[in-house]
Amino acid sequence: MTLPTVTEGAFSFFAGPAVASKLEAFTKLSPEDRAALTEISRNFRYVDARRDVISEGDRPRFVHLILEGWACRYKTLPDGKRQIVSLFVPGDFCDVNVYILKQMDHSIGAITRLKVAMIGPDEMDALTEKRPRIVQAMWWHELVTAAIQREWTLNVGQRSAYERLAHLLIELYMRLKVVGRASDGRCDFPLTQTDLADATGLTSVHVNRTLQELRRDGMIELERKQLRILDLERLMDAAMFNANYLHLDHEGRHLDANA
Amino acid sequence: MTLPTVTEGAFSFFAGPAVASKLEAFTKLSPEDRAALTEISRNFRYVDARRDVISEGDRPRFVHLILEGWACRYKTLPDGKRQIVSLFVPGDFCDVNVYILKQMDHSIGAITRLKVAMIGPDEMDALTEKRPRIVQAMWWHELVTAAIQREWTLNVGQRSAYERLAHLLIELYMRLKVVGRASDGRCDFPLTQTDLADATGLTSVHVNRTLQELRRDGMIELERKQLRILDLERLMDAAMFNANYLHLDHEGRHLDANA
DNA sequence: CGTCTGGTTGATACGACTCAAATTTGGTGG
DNA sequence: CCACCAAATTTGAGTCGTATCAACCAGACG
Repeated sequence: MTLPTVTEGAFSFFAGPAVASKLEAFTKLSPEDRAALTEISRNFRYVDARRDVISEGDRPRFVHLILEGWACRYKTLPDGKRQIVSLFVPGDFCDVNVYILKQMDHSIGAITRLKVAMIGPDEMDALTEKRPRIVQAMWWHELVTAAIQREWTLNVGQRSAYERLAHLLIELYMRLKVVGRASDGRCDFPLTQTDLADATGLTSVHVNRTLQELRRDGMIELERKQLRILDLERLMDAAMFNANYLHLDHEGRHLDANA
Repeated sequence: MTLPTVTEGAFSFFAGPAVASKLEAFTKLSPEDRAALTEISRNFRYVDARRDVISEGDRPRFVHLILEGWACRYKTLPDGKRQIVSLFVPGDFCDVNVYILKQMDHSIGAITRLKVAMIGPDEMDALTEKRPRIVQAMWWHELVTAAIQREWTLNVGQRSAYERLAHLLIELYMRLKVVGRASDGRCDFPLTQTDLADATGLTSVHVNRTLQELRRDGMIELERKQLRILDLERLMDAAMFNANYLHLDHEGRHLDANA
């Protein structure tokens, strides 16, 4: 498995910016807030691609924060079927507050090699006390995460294969844009077709054929882990994409939504 | 549309118990905590069946708490397709913290006539200050809600029609059991087959045929808005149901999981 | 080189959808 | 209490989207 090309293009290649820009999509942060985020990112570890960050059944001890790379939440059925229920890109938190729970009901796996910060209960408490702005932004993040999860339920429940894939590509492109990892319709896209299949509830064979259709229609280019959206407008139409669930309409919003 | 028969069987018929028993699945509450819940339930309203509690695009002003009846979250696509992304039964909160967001990305609709408490920001702040137990229990509730949403994504993404319906029936039965609205395999079940279709991503025709299969296999009885699960063990097997995502394994847990 | 992972293609099967109509149920008003 | 109406359920016939199974190919890697 290759490393994700984190230094690709003009994208930032260290931790701070992604987190900060993600949270600043919600609200402006003070220099002290940023310092706190940097401080929090001090305690990190690397996880190899295709390894679990944490597995179903484990006791959760940390809030994880993705500093670099892509990860996914997934659940496995006794018959071997697997569903990726969500994806994480740099700047995403996994489960604020999880350590309230006794055990994980799903696993978090690394799509690429990962750099993840681990935030313990004590650090969270400290934040709560001293950096209410960050905490509020983290709640916003949680609400958006929940909204994304609902949109995914809608996606697999009601959209056709073509719409479903289109929708997923757009969502990821937009989320990457917020954290400065996408522009001009382009972004890194490390998912395999099998990953896409697991995320959309399709088979990899059908994903393959449907991607070909999207290419044939001049909607996208996708090769070597690089995605290019050729006509965002048209793709959004085809996917019935409504960005409202990403809740990017907040005070701190400093990036606009054009391609 | 008929009123849900809230006085059915030996079930409780006022607000307090459902909420309390839901939260007490997580942790024991003090008399003061319970008093606070009763207090909070003071400000309620009724919503007729098939009306929206709040609609997509609205600005959220309250956390809603279902005191009586069933509700659902749903999203609608431009082509008219509709997905019920979650269901609420008595004792459920809708979106702790929502008023952080500018507008709803989905609607909440009443399945039956509904009695809902409305909790404003001030009351939430007061709780945060004075009743940390409740607040923590509400976070637990939020985490469980998120877990349920993930399970639904898995459900529509990977399970067959038969498994999907079986899974949904079991989940609802178990959730009702926690709040004292189900026992001996029986519970109220006000969803129409069209509702079930929207919740599972199937058509109502296929739901109809699949329910017949479940009946033919001696798994369930379902008529006149009453569900009876005849063999929970076997049904759980068929649905590949793993209750871990409901996170009922906590200190306050005072009801056991047998049928 | 040989192996492995990821992508591609072809042929065939089936689960779920569509459309259309009939039937039952439950609520409403005379 | 019955007649009526709308909503919900049920049935049938035919179709289609996606799955399945089975190869094959290309590039990366050791």
